[in-house]
Amino acid sequence: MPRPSREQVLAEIRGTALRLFVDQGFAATTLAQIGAEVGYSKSAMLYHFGSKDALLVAALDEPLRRLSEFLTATAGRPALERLEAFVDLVLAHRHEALLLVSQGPLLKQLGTLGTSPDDLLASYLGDDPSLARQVSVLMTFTGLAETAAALAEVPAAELRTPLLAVAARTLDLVTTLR
Amino acid sequence: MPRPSREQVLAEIRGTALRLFVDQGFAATTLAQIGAEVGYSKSAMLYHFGSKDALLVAALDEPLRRLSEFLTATAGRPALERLEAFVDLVLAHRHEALLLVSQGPLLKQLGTLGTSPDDLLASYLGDDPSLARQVSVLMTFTGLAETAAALAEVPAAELRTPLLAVAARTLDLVTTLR
DNA sequence: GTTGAAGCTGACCGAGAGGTCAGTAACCTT
DNA sequence: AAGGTTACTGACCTCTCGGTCAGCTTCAAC
Repeated sequence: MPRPSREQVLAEIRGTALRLFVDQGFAATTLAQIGAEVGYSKSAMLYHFGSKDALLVAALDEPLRRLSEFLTATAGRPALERLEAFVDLVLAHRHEALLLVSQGPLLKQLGTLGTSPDDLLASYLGDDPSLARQVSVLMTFTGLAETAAALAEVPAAELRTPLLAVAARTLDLVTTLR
Repeated sequence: MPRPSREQVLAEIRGTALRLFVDQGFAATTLAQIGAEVGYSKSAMLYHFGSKDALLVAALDEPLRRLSEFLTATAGRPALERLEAFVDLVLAHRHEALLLVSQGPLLKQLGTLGTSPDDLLASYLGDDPSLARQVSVLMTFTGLAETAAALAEVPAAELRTPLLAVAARTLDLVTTLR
C-alpha cells in the first residue's frame, strides 16, 4: 500500500496528541507516548513540530479555526437554529470541545493562538453582555462540552436530542421550541 | 505570635495544593512550588503527606466528604430547595468543584478515594436514570462548576441569582419558579 | 548513477521532578 | 537537666522529560 502523505501523518499526530492532552492533561502527556500511538519515535514528533508547545498549538489550530468560522457563519441565524448547529459541532468534536473549556489557564499562558476562547464567548454573546446572559452562554458552552465528553460511550445520534433540549432550556429558548 | 497548630498547617497546604492543581493541572504543579507558597520546603510536603499522590488524595478528601454529606442530607428535599443549597455549595468552593468535574480521568486512576464523582452523580439522579435526566444533571453539575470558576472575579453574592435561575431552567424547574 | 533533500531514528545531554536520608532546632515530658 | 518526639531542612539520588545531533534510509530529479 502507498505510504501516507505528509499531511495525513501530521493530521494523525495532531489528533492523537489532542486526545491524549484531553485525557491525561498536557503536562502528563509525553512526546514518546504520542509517537508510540502513531507508530513513530519521539524524535519524529520533534522533527515535525519542533517542540511540544508547538504541537499543542498546531493541534488546536484547526479546531479553533473551525469554531471561529462557525460562529461568524451563524452569527445572524435564529438562536435555536444556531444552537442546533453548535450541538452538532460539539458532538462531532468532543475532544476538542472539552480541551477548549477545561484547559483555560493552559491556553492563556500559551498566547500564540490565533483566536482565544474569550473571543469565541464574546462572539456568541452578541449584543447582550449582561451577567445573566454570560452565565447562560457559559453554562451552555461548558456544560455541552463536559457532558458530551462524560457520555463518550453514547453515540452522537442518541445524544443529540436530549442535549439540544437541555441546552435550549439553559439558553431560555424553550418558548421558541413549543 | 503563637505558631500555627499542626492541623492548621496541613489544612493550608491542602488548600494551596488544591488551588494550584486546579489552576495548572496536577502534573504541572510542583511540590517545591506548593511548599514555597506556604513558606516551607519541598521536603516538608513529603514529610507531612508522604507523596504527591497522597497529597492530592488528602486535599480531595474533605471536599468530597462535604459534597457527599450534602447529597445525603438534602436527598429528600424539594428539587428547587436542593438546587439552591447546591449552588451555594459550589460558590463557596469553586476550586474544589472545578477540580471534581474537570479532572475526571485523573481521579479515576487514583482509586484510593472514598467517594467517586460517579457516585455523586448517581445520588443526584435519584430514581430517574434516563438519558435525558442524566444530560440535565450533568449539564447542571459541570456547567455550574465551570461557570463559577470562569467568572472567578464576580463575587458570590452577585453570581448566585443568575446562576440559580439558569440552573433551574437547565433542570426544568422553571414552572416551580414562576 | 549520482546527488540531495525529506523523513526518521537512537544515542546523548541538561534540567527538573519526586523521593530518601542524615542531621538539627525546638519543644514537651519526666 | 536529660531524653525523646516532632517538625523541618538541604544535600543527594534516580528517573524521566524535552530537546539536540549525527547519521541512516528512501526516493525524486537530473
